[in-house]
Amino acid sequence: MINSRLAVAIHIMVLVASSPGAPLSSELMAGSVNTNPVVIRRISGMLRKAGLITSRAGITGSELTRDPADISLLDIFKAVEPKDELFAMHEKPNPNCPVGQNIQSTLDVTFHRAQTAMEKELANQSLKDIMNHLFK
Amino acid sequence: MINSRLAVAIHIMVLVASSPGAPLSSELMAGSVNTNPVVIRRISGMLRKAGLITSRAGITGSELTRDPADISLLDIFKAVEPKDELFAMHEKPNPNCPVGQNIQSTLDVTFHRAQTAMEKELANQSLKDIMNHLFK
DNA sequence: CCATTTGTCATTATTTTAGTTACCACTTCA
DNA sequence: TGAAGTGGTAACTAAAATAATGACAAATGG
Repeated sequence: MINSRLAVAIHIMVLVASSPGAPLSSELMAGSVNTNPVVIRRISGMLRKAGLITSRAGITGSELTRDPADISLLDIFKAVEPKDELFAMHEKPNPNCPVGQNIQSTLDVTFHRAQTAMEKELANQSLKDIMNHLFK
Repeated sequence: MINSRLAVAIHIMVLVASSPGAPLSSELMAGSVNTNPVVIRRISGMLRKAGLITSRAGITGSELTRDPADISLLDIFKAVEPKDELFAMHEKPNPNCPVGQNIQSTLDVTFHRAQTAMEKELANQSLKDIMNHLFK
C-alpha cells in the first residue's frame, strides 16, 4: 500500500484553495487533517518546492500558484512522492539463472505500464474536480 | 512505493512454469530470487491459497493450476497483496470541518479510479506475456 | 521588542517488510 | 520402518519506511 501523503497533500490543497484571502495556519490545517502541524508544514514544503503553492516563514498560510483546474492530482502525487518507481523489485536476482538474469528488465516494462496507467488517471483529475465533488 | 512481493511472486511463477516435470525446491528458487527459502515458501503459500499453484508438504516444488496464458498479473497481484486499497488515507479527519468531513468519501472515488486503471493494465498482461518477453 | 508563524532538524514511536531460525508433518525410498 | 529431504508455518529478529513530536532559528507584523 502506498503511504498517505497524497491524501494529506490533497486535503491541504483543498484547504488552501478554499480560503483565499484568509490563509489558514499550519495549526488550523492540522486540526482539519487531524495530525501534527509539523506534518502539515513538511508536506506543504514539498508542495512549495514543486511550485504548487507559495508560503514564507513568518507569514500565515499558503496560496495556490495557479487555478485549481490547472492542478492535477498527478502534480500533487509527484510533489509528495520522491520515488520514481511505484513497484519495488527484489535486489540482485541470480545472474547465473536464465530467469534471474532477465527478470528485472522484463518487470521494468511491465511495472512501468501499470504505473503509467495509474498516473494517467491521476492526471485526468484536477484539484477543481475534487473540490466540486467535495462541496457538491 | 509498493512492496516487492509482486516481483518475487512473478519470478516464482515463471520458475514454476518453466520447469514442468522437474519441479524446483524452495531452496533452488531462493537461489534464483536471491532470498531465503522461507520467503519463497511464504509467497508460494499465498499463490497456492489463491489457487494459482499446487504444492504439498513433503513433495518438491509446485505446479501451475492452469495455462500461463490464463494467469494475469492481476491474479498474482491480488494473491500477494492482502490490502484492498492501493492508497492509504489519513485517519479521522476533523468531522467539524467541511473539508475534513467529506474528504474521505471524495478520495475514495478518486483513489479507486486510479487503482482500477492500474489493475486493468495488470489484468491485460499474462504470465505467458512475461515469459515471452523474458525468453525472447 | 514581542508574539506568532513557517522552515527545518533531530528524535522517537509505530508499522511494514524482509530475513532467519526452528520445528512439525508429510513423502519417498532404502 | 526409519532416515533423509521437503514444504507449511509459527516465532523471532533486523531493517526500512512512515508518521508524530519536540525544539529552535529566522522571518513577519504590530
